Amino acid sequence: MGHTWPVFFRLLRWYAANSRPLPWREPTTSAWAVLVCEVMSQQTPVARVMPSWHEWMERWPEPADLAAASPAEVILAWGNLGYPRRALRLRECAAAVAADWNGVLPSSRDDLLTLPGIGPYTADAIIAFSYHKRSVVLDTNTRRVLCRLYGTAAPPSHLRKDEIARADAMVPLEDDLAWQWNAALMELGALVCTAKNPACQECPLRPDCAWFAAGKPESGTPRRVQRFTGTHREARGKIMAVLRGAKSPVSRDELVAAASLAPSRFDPALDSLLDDGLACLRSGGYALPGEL
DNA sequence: GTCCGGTTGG
DNA sequence: CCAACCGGAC
Ligand code: SF4
Repeated sequence: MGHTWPVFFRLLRWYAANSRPLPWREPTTSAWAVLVCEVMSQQTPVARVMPSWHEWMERWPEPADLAAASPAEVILAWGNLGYPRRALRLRECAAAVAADWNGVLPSSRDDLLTLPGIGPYTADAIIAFSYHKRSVVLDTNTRRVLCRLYGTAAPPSHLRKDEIARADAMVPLEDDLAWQWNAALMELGALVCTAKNPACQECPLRPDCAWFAAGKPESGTPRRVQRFTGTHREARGKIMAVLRGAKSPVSRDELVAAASLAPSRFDPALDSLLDDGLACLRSGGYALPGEL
């Protein structure tokens, strides 16, 4: 297909009329605030991110503010967003931006990719939504919509070069149109072209959609699902939940009991948390690293 | 119990 | 390349 004006205008007209007022898409929101929101949203639904994001930006508005915070403060403020290593990476990212970029988030893709916690999606999202430059934003929503336009129900688990090239060809060349295309595609995936029960009757791209035209055939390969119960990951999460709730260091015995884990699961989980810098041993027991 | 996701490190 | 990383909604 590639970029065509009819498709572009159908999508952008829909976006103008139907997009939600999203604070992290407002031009007045700082580039750093957009990054914090994108990182928090990487594996956590935005509805659950919003309260933490507002609190976080009020407390640490600039990269230097976050860089000066202790790991313990950052882990606590991250709360139950999940994957707490992301919180430490965001702090490392803030330190790098403060030290190497004069506190200003860089705007080139290669520079963004050098920062901890920023991968292809986040770099392209920053370019589009913080700097309003052309990029190819590929996340679960845009990938799903584009795959359907090209005739398949769901994207493959791993991004390939041909999928990137196909997505790139759809993005207008002009910066100001490109970022809006990306924003609109994401919003369409979130509101209309959803994973389950897409609302094709309301979709502005229905005339352009090969999957719809083919009668919406099911995809052949079901998504692989990541098990959680009984895993190392679950054990880490339980220990971190106890440490987040503790007012003072927790002895090993208390920690085992409070996390309700068998020693065979507790020991490796605690070791990995110590390795990751998410917990530390001090006099009196285990705690989050750093002062509050 | 099932489902969801971007980055990293092995 | 691919498994590991978390928590809550359902
Ligand atoms: S017609 Fe349906 S499947 Fe195709 S893009 Fe629109 S919502 Fe998605």
